Amino acid sequence: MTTPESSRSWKTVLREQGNRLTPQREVVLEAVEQLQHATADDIQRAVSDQARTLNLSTIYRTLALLEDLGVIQHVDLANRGTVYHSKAIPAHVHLSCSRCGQVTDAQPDYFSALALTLVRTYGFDADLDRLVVNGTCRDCRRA
Amino acid sequence: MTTPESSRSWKTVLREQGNRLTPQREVVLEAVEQLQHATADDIQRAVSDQARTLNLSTIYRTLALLEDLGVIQHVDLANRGTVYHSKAIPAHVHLSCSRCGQVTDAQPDYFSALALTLVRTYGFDADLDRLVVNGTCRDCRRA
DNA sequence: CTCTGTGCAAAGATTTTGCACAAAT
DNA sequence: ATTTGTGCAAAATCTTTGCACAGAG
Repeated sequence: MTTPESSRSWKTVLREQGNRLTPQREVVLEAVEQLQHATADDIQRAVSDQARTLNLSTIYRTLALLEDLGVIQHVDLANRGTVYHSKAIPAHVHLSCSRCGQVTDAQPDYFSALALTLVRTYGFDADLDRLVVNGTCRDCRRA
Repeated sequence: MTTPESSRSWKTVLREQGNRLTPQREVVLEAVEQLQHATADDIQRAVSDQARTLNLSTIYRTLALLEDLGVIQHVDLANRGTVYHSKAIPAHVHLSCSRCGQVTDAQPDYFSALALTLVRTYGFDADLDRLVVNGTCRDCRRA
């Protein structure tokens, strides 16, 4: 088969809901998967050569749709606003550097003990997929 | 003395930097301390009786100044935007419910082991004061 | 052919800024 | 009297929405 598994799957899910497969939607998803942690604006800039007139509002609508379908996910960064990443990537916690803006992905395992404590102590069920820890990254701490 | 310690202290710090003490600044700080986790808009609504014409831009400028002085601190909530709280309150981590928007304060102690792990594993120095954990609160989990 | 998706422009929401006047020191 | 702070209006961001046309099924 020429089409990768994950690709067929999202197209199928898309159609099952009565949505149509458009070049814009393909281009946006490709960009999200390639860029990782991209804003709507990042995506527009990234695809400006392939799809010169891809409108920002279309990007916003597409991102919302893809997130509804469970194909991508968004995270809110204090610095850079709302960014999206593919759900094909294993779940991870985001370490966001307040100095340089770099985002490092951390294993969620490190957080599971904490999550348990929060449930027991506060009855709070933490959503680790969406967790952003602000701080200072290794490189910036050296400087 | 009629003026509480903390109150005298911020006024002193304010003046040391060459800033002036205005009724607007007093009113905004009072509101932040009283409301806890308030947006600029929350503050304007809260003070609308005492200071009917207190301008939003003045509130934004005052919040920035007070944060510079170290009197208050802001946190970015995915739901409600940027909220401010007094630094007189002990440092805490914010548990923000994605369903109802309620913010619960959690002891930072629970997070210190994790912070240590992040430094050792990723060289990342986490800023726990500004940490927001999204998830579902006790009440919303019951429903 | 039908109905959903897109582009465009306008509208919202939130925060910032320039400027003249007000007010603190 | 000086210089900073405030109110107002306009601008800058970022995101959403209404509508007519384009295009997928």
